[in-house]
Amino acid sequence: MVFAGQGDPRRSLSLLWRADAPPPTRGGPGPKPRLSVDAIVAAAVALADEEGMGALSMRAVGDRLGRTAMALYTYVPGKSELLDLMYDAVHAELPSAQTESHPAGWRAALTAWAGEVLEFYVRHPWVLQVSQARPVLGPHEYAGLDTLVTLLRATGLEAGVLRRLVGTLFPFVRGSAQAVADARLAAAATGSSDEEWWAARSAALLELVPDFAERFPAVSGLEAEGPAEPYPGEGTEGAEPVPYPEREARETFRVGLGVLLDGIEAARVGRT
Amino acid sequence: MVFAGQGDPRRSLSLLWRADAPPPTRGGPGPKPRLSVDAIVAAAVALADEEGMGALSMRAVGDRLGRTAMALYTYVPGKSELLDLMYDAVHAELPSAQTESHPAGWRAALTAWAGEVLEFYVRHPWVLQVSQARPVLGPHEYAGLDTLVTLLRATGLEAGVLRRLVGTLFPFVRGSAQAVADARLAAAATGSSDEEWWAARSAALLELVPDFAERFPAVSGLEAEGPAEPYPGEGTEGAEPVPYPEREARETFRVGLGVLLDGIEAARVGRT
DNA sequence: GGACGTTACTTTACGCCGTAAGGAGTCGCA
DNA sequence: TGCGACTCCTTACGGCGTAAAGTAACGTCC
Repeated sequence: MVFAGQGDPRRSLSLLWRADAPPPTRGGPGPKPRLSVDAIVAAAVALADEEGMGALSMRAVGDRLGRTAMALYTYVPGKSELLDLMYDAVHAELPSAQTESHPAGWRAALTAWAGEVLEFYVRHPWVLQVSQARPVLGPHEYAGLDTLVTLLRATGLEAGVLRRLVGTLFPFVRGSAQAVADARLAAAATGSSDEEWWAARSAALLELVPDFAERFPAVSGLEAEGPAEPYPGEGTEGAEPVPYPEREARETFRVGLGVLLDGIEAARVGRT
Repeated sequence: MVFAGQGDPRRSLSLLWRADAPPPTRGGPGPKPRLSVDAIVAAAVALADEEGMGALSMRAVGDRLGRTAMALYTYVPGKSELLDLMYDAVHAELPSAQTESHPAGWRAALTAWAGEVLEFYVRHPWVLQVSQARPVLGPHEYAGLDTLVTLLRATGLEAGVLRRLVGTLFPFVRGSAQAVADARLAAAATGSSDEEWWAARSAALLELVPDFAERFPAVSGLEAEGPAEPYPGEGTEGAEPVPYPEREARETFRVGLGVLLDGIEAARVGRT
């Protein structure tokens, strides 16, 4: 896991909120900057999107901009702060309260929100690897939070419960996205089919642990009861077929969200 | 975030399930091994517990055993596999189906389970930093899974839904534990009070972003409505006072779990 | 009992990483 | 014209994971 939010809080925050660069039109002394914080962040995000968090190094980001690693340090205090900036920058893609319309009540609105956030994480899986150890406190992260709170307001629940729900829903979507991203990673790992990956694993497991079924009766029983009913194929016509593990992860997300929303429903009728 | 599950699956699995070391009494040629896989894993876990994942290096683990980094490679193929072994080893602390008694029905049992798992993660916060990208498939992780499935069986729900619930409950507890661990980390960061950390942050924020309240009305409104009612202090008498952010995180866990269980309840009455 | 092959462990080294320090070149302004 | 500020580069240091090769302890067989 990669850390963020380590540097000097003042410096980090003023970078995040773009409170630097006092007059943008002032042509001070020295050569014109041929880079910018935004360009660096964009390059770093592109790199992480394409090659994963493991490939993110100051040298690699510098290369991508035709510059050395040390050139970045003119704009950014260090890798940790760069990570903060990347994290907040991509969060601009989160659904926003303005664009979001909630026609069919809070439940439909939350379902749509969760789906969009899931897709966001799947688009930028490296975000899931940024340690959540303390918040980054950037503008776009706050905007995303604001959207969720706005949607939750429509449930009519009191502020205390609302705060807890925020802390429940975000991690839930994160966890689901992690599962989907993992499924994709596994599919890409062997280069070929996703079943191959599992086949190699489970064959080895069965050979090494012949008494698996007796040692873990509950898990074995669950698996023996067969996979879920074949996907009804709602809305996925035409698109390329989604491989099985990812379909499973997405179904888990759907059901889990339903359970959560049922729970919110229960809290509503219970407390009003 | 740190990766695991990268190496050769065969080798990883046979290490995890201890299917190596054919005759333990055979005195082959060469000097006696003065180390063992278990000793290395124990040292590595102790190191991670005490100094965090960032301090975990092959050299550091070697030092702790009075040996060089390279000595470990006789027992373990690489750092990635060592991480797998550490991960599974600590999972032995998860509540087990045998020891677990569920006297008061599935709801109480699941509540107790979740609480124990939360404490487990808080005890070993580095586990939360081990990337979930594909499962480690170790015996203790499977045992923990088996326990949860056993408890869930008592709900009487069908296997399909059960599988989804497993995928919902574990990430939920993980996310909650992350929040608690973060709160502790923040408290330890400034060395002094946890309010200090927040004070420095929010003062800087307010100064840099004077129009915060207008830009994020929903979040501001939520915070303005004051913190949750003072903790009723149930069962915490005598113990040292839990700092505010951690109390918040634990309360979020409690409420979120309640919502989830309400949702399960709804599924039960809906489908039976 | 001495040579031999196996094994545990060490030393050295390579190519990565983040980044500190200092130098080179470019520009606005006095 | 020169000074000072500024961007960007080169070099270097100490860390990392681990490959390669060397050293020493041990069981076995002649």
